[in-house]
Amino acid sequence: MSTQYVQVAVPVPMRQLFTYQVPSTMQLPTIHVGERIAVPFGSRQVIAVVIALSDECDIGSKKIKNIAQRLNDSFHLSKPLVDFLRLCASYYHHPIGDVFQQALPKLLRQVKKLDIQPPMVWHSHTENKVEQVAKLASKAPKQHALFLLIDKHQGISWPELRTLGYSKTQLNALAAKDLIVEKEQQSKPFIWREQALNEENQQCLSTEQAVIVAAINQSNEQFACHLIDGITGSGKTEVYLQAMEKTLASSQQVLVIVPEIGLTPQTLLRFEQRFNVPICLHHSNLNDSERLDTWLNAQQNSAAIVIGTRSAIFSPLHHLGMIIVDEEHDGSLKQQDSFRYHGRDLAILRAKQLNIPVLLGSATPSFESLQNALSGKYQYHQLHKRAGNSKKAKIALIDVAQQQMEHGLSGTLKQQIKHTLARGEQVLVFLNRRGYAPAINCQECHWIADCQRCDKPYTFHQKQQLLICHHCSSQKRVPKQCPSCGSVRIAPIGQGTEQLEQRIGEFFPEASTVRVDRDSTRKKGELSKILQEISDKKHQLLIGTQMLAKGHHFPDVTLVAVLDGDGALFSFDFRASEQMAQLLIQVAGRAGRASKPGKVLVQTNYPDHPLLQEIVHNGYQHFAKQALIERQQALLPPFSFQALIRAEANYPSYPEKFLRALTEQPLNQCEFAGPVPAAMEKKAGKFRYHLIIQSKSRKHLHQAISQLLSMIPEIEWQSKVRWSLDIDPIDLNW
DNA sequence: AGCACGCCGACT
DNA sequence: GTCGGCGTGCTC
Repeated sequence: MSTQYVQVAVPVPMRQLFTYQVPSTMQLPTIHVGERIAVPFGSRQVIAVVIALSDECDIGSKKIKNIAQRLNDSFHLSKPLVDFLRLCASYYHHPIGDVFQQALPKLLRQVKKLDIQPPMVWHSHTENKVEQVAKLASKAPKQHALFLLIDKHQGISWPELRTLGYSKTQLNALAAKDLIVEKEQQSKPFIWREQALNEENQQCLSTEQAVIVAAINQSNEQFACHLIDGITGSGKTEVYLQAMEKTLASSQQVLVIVPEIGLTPQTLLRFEQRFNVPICLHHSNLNDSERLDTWLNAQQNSAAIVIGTRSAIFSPLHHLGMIIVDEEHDGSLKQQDSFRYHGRDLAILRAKQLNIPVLLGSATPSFESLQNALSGKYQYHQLHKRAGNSKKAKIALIDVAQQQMEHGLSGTLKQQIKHTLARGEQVLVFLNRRGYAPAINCQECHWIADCQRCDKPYTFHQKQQLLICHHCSSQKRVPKQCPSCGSVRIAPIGQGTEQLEQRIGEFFPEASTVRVDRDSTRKKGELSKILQEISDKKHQLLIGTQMLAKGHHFPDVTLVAVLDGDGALFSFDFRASEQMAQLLIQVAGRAGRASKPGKVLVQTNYPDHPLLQEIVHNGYQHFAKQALIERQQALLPPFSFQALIRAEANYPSYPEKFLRALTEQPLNQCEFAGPVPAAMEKKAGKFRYHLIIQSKSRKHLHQAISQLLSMIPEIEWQSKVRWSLDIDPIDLNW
């Protein structure tokens, strides 16, 4: 008996499945769960994924439609992947079609016929031209290095080479010299061979590292979550690499999830140099067909290792044996729009489902993971020792309450910067506010230029001579006169990075200054250009926002200054101090090197604040344990679980009325907090409110959300507002 | 999310 | 007169 009906996930934001009839002409070959099909939906045709098969119809026969077409390609989803995606949709209470859409590369979501080019990879020529290569070594070292890489790997893709920092020009130059050639990739399944491991690159493990690798190996065949808590430079990557060996050696695949900026040439090179196996990349710099290549390589088992950002968690790896989440505390692992999933949490979910181990690594673990480790839910591994003899940077506070400040710099800090520059070393100055000044005002009547759509001051950008709203990106000319009193005495107030760059240049005219923020790196390739200049020591004074704190190593920076250390201390977001501590420790780890340890100076008005004291004197672990006690007393995450419903509308009262109607529902062992106006009540012309649902039990929270969602259609304000749901929210300010 | 349908304002 | 603005409702 063949299948008469299928239930499918359709790419629309609706929390339901749709049923279609399978015409008898399409019943063979047998239709499977995970198959992509084209269906008529409303007035258009869309690609849907088969979720369930049935012989009965649960819907009125007038409504039901036939499948338009079965796509006879091999790009279907496996049953375990379908199960995983259903679990994702259910955990996040998110529309299932939307979840499936995230898991499919764009090219596989289009109805129009696919024109699939086989992926191309580079090989070196067999009749090696030894002399020519030797000549390259002196004349074109970069080309030489590129040749050696290709020669060693025989079949490396352009996205990999690009990520490793090579250019098309260099590639073309080698091809013109007939040293390398581009061939179609042979998509043969990955099978481990002895020579796939380059043992000469293996580092000798410390006792600490060896114990961890052994523990991971022991749980290799089953689910276990390992938290590897190790300071920067303690050799986490080496632990990953050696822990992967056993999995790869059994011809199973490994998935590595990294933060958005984490896929640096150095990281990829470590993997390339260690394993001579096919590695595929999955990140935002890939184009549609490169994404499809990675997807297909994963699916056809021709990729051994997939390294990617959060959405790589949906890679169709059929022989997945291990998942690694690097920098598990990093905010970029959580998607902050539409489907708000957390890459780390889904990694754990997927590992559990496949019964395989998952490794979380960080120098500054999230409180969630730390608590799970401390409570014994995860295996907790600490790396205390730094590799080699390098010392970690010291963090110290500068009490600015009693000091004369000049453009945000205290006298003490200026002295320190001066000394550091005099020694020929680099200084990094943090200020988390881009633009020239966070506001402009009238000096007579104190009128402030506010964005009408957001009710917040415009940021003044001097270079562009514009007022820009950092919340909705709207722009405005700087008024010549105050619209309120007519005065022409209009001046900026406060300081942003643009102004800081200018002022600090005046203080230290002998130093070359560079600014790294969203504005100065807007152009493509600009960031890597600046980073290169920094590592070439073309600049001595680096000024930047958080952007500069992530991922990059600055061995010649020996002084890091944080101008405003107080922002996080009194924030109403309970995670602000956690995030600040992580930032401080991360920068401290990135500055300096073995021979020249770095120093981090934090300007504060509250040098006695217990949280700051804890970080400075006892380090992240002690700080975290202290802060966890406070969280427990206040019953905040990770000691409770939260969901956040955001609502927005063009009229001020609707969002609140809508959310208030929800709070009338009695809940089982869950509490409401709110509705409250969002931190920015008005943004881009919309009025926004928040409602938090909190519970000590995840199960009860889950039930409460189901209950609330089911009653939403009956709320009279429902059609007047746009609402969204965030499970385990991180940023409560949005 | 799309897309159609429908009801009001300012154009050739 | 009709073009098009976006509010509303529906999609197996």
